[in-house]
Amino acid sequence: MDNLRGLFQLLARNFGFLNERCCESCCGQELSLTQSHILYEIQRKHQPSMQDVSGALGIDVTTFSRQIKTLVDKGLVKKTPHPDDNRINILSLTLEGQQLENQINGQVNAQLAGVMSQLTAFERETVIRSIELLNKAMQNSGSCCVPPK
Amino acid sequence: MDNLRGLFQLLARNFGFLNERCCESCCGQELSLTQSHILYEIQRKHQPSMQDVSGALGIDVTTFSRQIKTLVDKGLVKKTPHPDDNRINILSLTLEGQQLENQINGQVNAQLAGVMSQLTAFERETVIRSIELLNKAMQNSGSCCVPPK
DNA sequence: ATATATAATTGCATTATGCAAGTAATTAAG
DNA sequence: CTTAATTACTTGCATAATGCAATTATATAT
Repeated sequence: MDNLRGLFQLLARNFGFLNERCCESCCGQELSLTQSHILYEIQRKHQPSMQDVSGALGIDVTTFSRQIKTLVDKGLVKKTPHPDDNRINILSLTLEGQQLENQINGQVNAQLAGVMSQLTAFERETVIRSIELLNKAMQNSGSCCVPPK
Repeated sequence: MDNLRGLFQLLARNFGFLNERCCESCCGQELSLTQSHILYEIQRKHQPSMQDVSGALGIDVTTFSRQIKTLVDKGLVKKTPHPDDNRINILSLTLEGQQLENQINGQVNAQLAGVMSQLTAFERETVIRSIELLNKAMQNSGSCCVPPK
């Protein structure tokens, strides 16, 4: 296939819209798309530092620092100084943050399940395995697919 | 699979990074990621109007209008009034715009080909078919996967 | 003609972005 | 032990992006 870009672009865009839509319907004014990604990433990482999360998302640390400040102000995220190194802040979700994140997560998964329900069971299996393969291959490609800088 | 979101998120993020990286190495200061998507979309559509492109990308028309202005100033895009309706502006790429777009397109496709080269021929086939299936299913899901508003 | 609708642009206020410089804490060197 | 070098994070500042409301210009309907 010589139009790989088109395929991926369309997929990424459609998923982006799904994502925005879910975030909108869940959180409305409460949360931006980027912020929902931050919650997601804090949730799934083990006691991450600022750099851990900003790095994973490819967001500049300075922008990230400000985003975290607003999330803390909203009462969704907590910063705890690392016991062995006071420079480091461990990020975690507050109870409210977890609830919101679960809600978004549920919505996104439900929408995706809806999309997948159009496929046969066999196709679903294949599609999922394919994405897993792709993800592995991308993680393996040192040069590309990696956060900037 | 109950973690569809995780799979898609990772894929979209990795492709996003690949995309940024390519745009950076091709155009450097010259072009933002959004702008590269605008070029792409103008290229592949047939004589699109402003709304056609901004709608496809899910960008607010007013923001889009300003982006187009800067692209016109850079000499990459041309606006032509529609012969039958002077309210409409047809967008097209200048020669320079086409060259730049081709360059980006080449890079992205090359990087993706690199990723795919890690898979067996059979896996590649399967992966491509899977994405096509997904894209179709997403386009079909009226509610989600659609630009906001 | 006058009213309505549509395509696009501009005003304006808000938010996001990222570099450079700053603060604070930790580690390394002399 | 004290000074220098590193590391984690935060702020200043200037620029770019965003989106709603209002405006302009053209086209369609009554």
